[in-house]
Amino acid sequence: MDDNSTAPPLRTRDRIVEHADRLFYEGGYDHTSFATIAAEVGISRGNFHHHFKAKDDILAAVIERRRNSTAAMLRSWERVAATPTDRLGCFIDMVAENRQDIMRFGCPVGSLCSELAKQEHSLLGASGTIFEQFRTWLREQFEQLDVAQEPDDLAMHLLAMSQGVAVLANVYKDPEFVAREVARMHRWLDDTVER
Amino acid sequence: MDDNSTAPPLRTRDRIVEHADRLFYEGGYDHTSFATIAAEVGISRGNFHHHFKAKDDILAAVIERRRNSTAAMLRSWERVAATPTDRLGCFIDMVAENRQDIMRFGCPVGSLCSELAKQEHSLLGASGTIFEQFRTWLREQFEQLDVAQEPDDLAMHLLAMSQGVAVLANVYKDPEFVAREVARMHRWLDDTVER
DNA sequence: GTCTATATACCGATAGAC
DNA sequence: GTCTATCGGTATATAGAC
Repeated sequence: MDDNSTAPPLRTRDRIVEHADRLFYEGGYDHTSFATIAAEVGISRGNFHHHFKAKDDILAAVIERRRNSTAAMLRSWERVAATPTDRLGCFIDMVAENRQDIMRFGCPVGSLCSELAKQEHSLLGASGTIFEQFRTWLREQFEQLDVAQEPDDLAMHLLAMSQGVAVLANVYKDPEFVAREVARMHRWLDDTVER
Repeated sequence: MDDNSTAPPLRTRDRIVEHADRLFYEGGYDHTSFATIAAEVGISRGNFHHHFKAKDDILAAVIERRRNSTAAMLRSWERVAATPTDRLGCFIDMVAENRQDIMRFGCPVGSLCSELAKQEHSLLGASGTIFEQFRTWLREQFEQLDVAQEPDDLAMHLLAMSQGVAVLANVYKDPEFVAREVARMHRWLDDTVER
């Protein structure tokens, strides 16, 4: 199954989504035009509408792609980290590992949701499900730790801290600030799970 | 001084800035057009360029206006709160008081900076000075408290927490989440300043 | 200072040849 | 599936009458 390595060049539709994902992150959804995406992919603007009827359809595909990559990342953390505490640490370390992109473009999830919220975009709810993936996964880790506070509150708080760091990192572009806040989140986690 | 109450109708330029301030907050800078602002103010698009040469000039004026209102707010906190701890509490309470707007449009400062950062806008630095106003003021309060940690780190952390709450409040639109995080920030402040 | 009219450019989206 | 050509709409910005 799926062993036909003769499907190599990656279908045009997938290449569009791949490039749109990056361009939406780097420049924002509204600010990224068909012309920009088409130029990056190397196709004409006209060919575009053969794969996607409207721009919103591309955004929906990008969100779906990000949901898949998020799910894969969460699964990888479950593989490399044995305990729930270590898995929560993986989430915190993600901020440190992606600090270069975060300082340049912010958080991919948070910045997209913020833009869609301002424009009252119909896909705000869909983009919010990516936050929901993290929230649910974080809550599950806290639930396994039998902590004193509500697991969902702790999940939301950890999510909020990561978003706050992302916004200020994007503004100040200070890697030392990110390092300090990441260390602070690790200390918070230790204080929260120890009992 | 300044007793000439004969300058009542507020000059057109000021009315433009006033409406642009609100519209940029509610809908974002790039997404807000001249036509929208002109309609709100009640003038024609043509009249617009008599007061502002380019759109960036309006943004610069809006940022200046927000800097003034921020400075006024910080001064008011210094009046109503006697101790540095109470003043820091005023900052935290601001999140609770503005929760309705925050849930609808996010943080005025954070959301503007995030948008400008994505577009590599030349006025990102100018908008960042509003964050700097809060940062400096918060740091000064912590300095007066002789806390164990670096006052600037504490200022940035408090700023980051408020931004994180704003982003998630904007996505989930959950007033109870805001209330919980505000209470959590107050507890954090108490734990940080007590010694 | 305010208006109408318009220039110029880009946007998303469509039509149709190949 | 990919292309060229183009439509209709809107954006910022300008010119000039009043």
